[in-house]
Amino acid sequence: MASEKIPTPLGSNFIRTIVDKDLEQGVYQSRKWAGSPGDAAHHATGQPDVAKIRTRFPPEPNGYLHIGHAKSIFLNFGLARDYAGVCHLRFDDTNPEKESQEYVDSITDTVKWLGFGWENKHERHLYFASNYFDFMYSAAESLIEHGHAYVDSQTAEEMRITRGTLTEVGKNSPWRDRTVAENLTLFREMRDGIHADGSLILRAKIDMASANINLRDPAIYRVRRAHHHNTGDKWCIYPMYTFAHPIEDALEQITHSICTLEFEDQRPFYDWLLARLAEAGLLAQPLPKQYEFSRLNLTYVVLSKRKLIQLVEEKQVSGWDDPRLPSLAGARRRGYTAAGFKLFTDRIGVSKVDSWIEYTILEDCMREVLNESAERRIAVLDPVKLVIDNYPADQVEDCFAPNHPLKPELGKRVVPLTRELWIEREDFMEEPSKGFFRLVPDGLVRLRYGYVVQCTGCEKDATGNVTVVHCEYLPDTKSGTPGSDSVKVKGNIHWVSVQHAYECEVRLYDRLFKEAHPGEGDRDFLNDLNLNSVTVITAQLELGLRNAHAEDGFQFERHGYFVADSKDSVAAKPVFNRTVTLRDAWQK
RNA sequence: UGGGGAGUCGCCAAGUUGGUUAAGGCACUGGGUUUUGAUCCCAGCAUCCGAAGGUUCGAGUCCUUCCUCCUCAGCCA
Repeated sequence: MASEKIPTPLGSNFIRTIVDKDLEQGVYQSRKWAGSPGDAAHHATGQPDVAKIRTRFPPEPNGYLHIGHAKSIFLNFGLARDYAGVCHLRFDDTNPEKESQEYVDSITDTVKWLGFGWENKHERHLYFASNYFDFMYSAAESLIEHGHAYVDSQTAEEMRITRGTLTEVGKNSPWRDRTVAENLTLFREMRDGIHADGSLILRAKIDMASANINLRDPAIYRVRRAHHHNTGDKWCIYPMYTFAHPIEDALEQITHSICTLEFEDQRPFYDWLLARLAEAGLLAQPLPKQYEFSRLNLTYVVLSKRKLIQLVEEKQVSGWDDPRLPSLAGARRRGYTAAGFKLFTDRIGVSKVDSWIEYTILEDCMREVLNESAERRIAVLDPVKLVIDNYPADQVEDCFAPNHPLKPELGKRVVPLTRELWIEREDFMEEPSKGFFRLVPDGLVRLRYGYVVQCTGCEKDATGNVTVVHCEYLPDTKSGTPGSDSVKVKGNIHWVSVQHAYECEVRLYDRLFKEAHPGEGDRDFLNDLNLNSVTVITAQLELGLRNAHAEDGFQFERHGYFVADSKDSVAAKPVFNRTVTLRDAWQK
């Protein structure tokens, strides 16, 4: 009997495969959880962990979250959700000079917006690395006591030189063999503020000849007099990421510590450190394991924190929430949705391959989600007047437009038809190009939800610009009335009554960079900025749009998706941002 | 030139211990529906898995050699 191949579950990736195997083998069955993070003794008092796995999303609060973080958030929180686990939101705040409360707030806000939480009625899994400073300090002393760390008096420059290179081994520091007692005294003096910033440093004692540079006695604790957003002035020494991160994971009983590829060669130190601390009895077993996946690269976008900070600080954009920025705050203001990001992260998958995702994939995801959710409205973005010459000047007639063609239950709304209308300038061509089937002299076209009209001509100004288009309507062709289909037309254009229009500011956004790979080679990425990434226009919208609230999203028919801006809208006078255009086979 | 990774259709990406026709999505190309040139529907789309050898009845999956790309020398994370 041939064994049948089991189809791969959707969303399968190498991390899920690892989790599946770990769960199957009961690797984490013996884990205990004492209700809060802590050392071995603390968790020994706890119960078997009800969370099957624990993951964490560990941002440093030194900037706003961007689209790349969304991938990590959906991965970590998604894994926890799918495997009956828990995901901790943990701020990795070990460098006081770059971190601040503003960033903490924006990050929690964004994670919530994406649909994730970290608390239930019993526990709140919101943590700060800085709350573990006491433990980290004692872990460092433990390392010293066991001969696994020493205080170095070399300068940063000397350390750089003695570290060796990629192909040459390093040299031992002359201070490498200080006694335990001396190291302990010095380290305590570092803590007590006896020594100047940068004068002494605590290093792990591993192997200066290691082929892995990260194992050549890495720095783990530095002296730095800086005010910390959480611990204030309590400390003048701060742990390095390399030292702090594994400990944070272990204290929180993280099972799968997922990070990006550039931390791959840090893993041996991660394992080394935790093993030393566990053998000293400080950390509970089993220890967390680190896994790496490839970070997101998106074409036409920069996703490095450094570059994003630069764009904001140099005022190339209006702020962290500029709708053109790939920050999640900016994307949100642009009208991108959490559901769209979910679709996107599902679609791109998780692997270890260095890849560049085409930006259009993200846009398509937003279109797909918005097509389903957004109500339809009418907007004339580049207005030109259309006069129906055989229509009474004082007449106002109700036309009915469905709010959502896929959801009749959402009903219809009234749009008033009058003699003078605004139509899209590009919907009329005096001399049509091949394949154009909208308004042309003598041609027939349907006014969407209204009548079929026949174009009778146009007026132009001295420079040849069309100022008014004229037409006559065919009385028996009104949409929704019997026999309205008797006249078949291919073209179908939208319109807004001049008397009933809401004149409104609309921002049309385009990509921020004109190159697929900004800053590729030795180009400065700023040279690749698209100088026309935003166009502000005055549009004529259907009147009801005046009542839109901040963050309300709509499809402006035949144009795209738009959202009422959350910052610049005022009551009864919203302004709109274009989220993304509709696909347009004609333009191609 | 040292260490650590990665190479499956234009872009992503499945492919558990080798098993017989290489998932799926996006894009693309045809065709259909449509009062959004949108949506939707249907069909097509890798004799081939970076390259070359080898083992085997059988290889994307094992072995050998080679090639390309990413990454590491902060008291950043």
